Formats: sequence, C-alpha cells, structure tokens
Amino acid sequence: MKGFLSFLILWLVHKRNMTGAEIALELEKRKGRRPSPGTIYPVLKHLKGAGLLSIDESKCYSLTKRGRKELEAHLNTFFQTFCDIDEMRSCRKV
Amino acid sequence: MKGFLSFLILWLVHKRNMTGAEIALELEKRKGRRPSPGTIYPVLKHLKGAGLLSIDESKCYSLTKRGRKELEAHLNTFFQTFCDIDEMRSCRKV
DNA sequence: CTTTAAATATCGATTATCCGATACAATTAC
DNA sequence: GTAATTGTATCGGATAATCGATATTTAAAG
Repeated sequence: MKGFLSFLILWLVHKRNMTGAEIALELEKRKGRRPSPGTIYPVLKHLKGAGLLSIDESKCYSLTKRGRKELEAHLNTFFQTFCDIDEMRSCRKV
Repeated sequence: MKGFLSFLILWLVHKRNMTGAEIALELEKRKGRRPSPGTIYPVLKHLKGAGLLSIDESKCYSLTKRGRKELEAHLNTFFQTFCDIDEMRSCRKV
C-alpha cells in the first residue's frame, strides 16, 4: 500500500492546482490532521523529480502529462484493491 | 497513509476468517501481486500482538472485539479521506 | 524599511510496508 | 514412512510516510 500519499496528492492536484500549503490544508480536512512540513515537501519534491508534477513561479503545483497517466493507473489499482468499496461503505453506515 | 495494509487485512478477515496464505491470495487477487511472506507475516504478528486479531489452532485469523472497533474507526477515516470517491470512480470510467 | 508571520524546505529519527532469502513446520504424494 | 510441496515464520535491507525541529525564503503589517 506504499504510494497512497502520492496517489492522493496527485488526485488533489488533478482537481485543482494547489500550493504545498493548500495541499496540506486539504489533507487536514480529509484526514483530521495537518501533515507536517517534513511529510509534505519531500513528497512534492519527489513527485516533481519523477516528472509527475510541475511547479510555477508562485509555487503552485499542477499535473504533467505523465502525472495524469500515473493518476489514471493509480485509480485503476485503487478500485481493484477496494473492489468491495460499496460493501465497506454500507458496513460503516450501521 | 501508513496503516492501509493493516486496514485492508482487518477488512478481509472481517469478511471471512482466513489463514495467512488465504489473505495473501486475496491480496494477490486485488493488487495483482502476491505479497511476499516477509510482508504478510510480520503484519499479522503485529496485529495479533496489538490484540486486533486472534488465531486458532489451524492458524485461522479472526477479528477480536478490539479488531472490530479498529476496523470501524479505519472505515470512517477511509471514507473521510476519500470523500470524493464517486468522483474518482467516474473519472476513471472515461 | 524593518519586523512579524507564513510558506517552503531540509534533517534526523521512527514506524509501516515491501522484497527476497532462508528456515522451520505441516500436509500431501508417492 | 520418507519425499516433495505448501504454509508459516524470521531476517536483513530497501523505500514510503510520518513527526518535530530547524532553517530559509517569501509575504504581510507596521
């Protein structure tokens, strides 16, 4: 299950181009806790280094073409891994 | 995103009591690759040590009461983290 | 302009996830 | 009942995810 943080970050940036701080805020909204700078910036650096994210002058990240491809692949494995996600959801609703 | 493998294993065992080998097979079905023994058994040991799983004479794992509580908590954070899962799904269907 | 505050970045340490190799145990096949 | 296979387990090493501390850069306030 390694690579899930990267996957989620790709997804967030896909929805809207964001700065590191905005990504951290969004992760806080979702996970209940703001990731520390030591979590977020190294991942962003790695993703940029891997050619999946690009960054503009105002430090705003966006997906590259490779990033979009990678996100697509991650989405496929995600839904295959959690193939019974509806069952998981209804289980929770009890 | 640490703890996702444990979460998935709790979910699988919740659906059906299983041995380590069965869990490995199910993970292969979902993720496309069978986890190596060096992945699966340490996690199982940890989960057992944390009182989330119990194991019977025939090495079949089942959830403890604490394991069920833990699974429930994980389910909640999972669906909060992936709150836009339907959007993710439809994005993939293009 | 300087001070303050916020965002970006790096560092060292810890835990989770992962592999392949090896070892040991239990089951199945002859 | 031994031999081969399968399942269980541990080990060492790698990478990802995480923190908190610190440092640096950038932006805002005064």
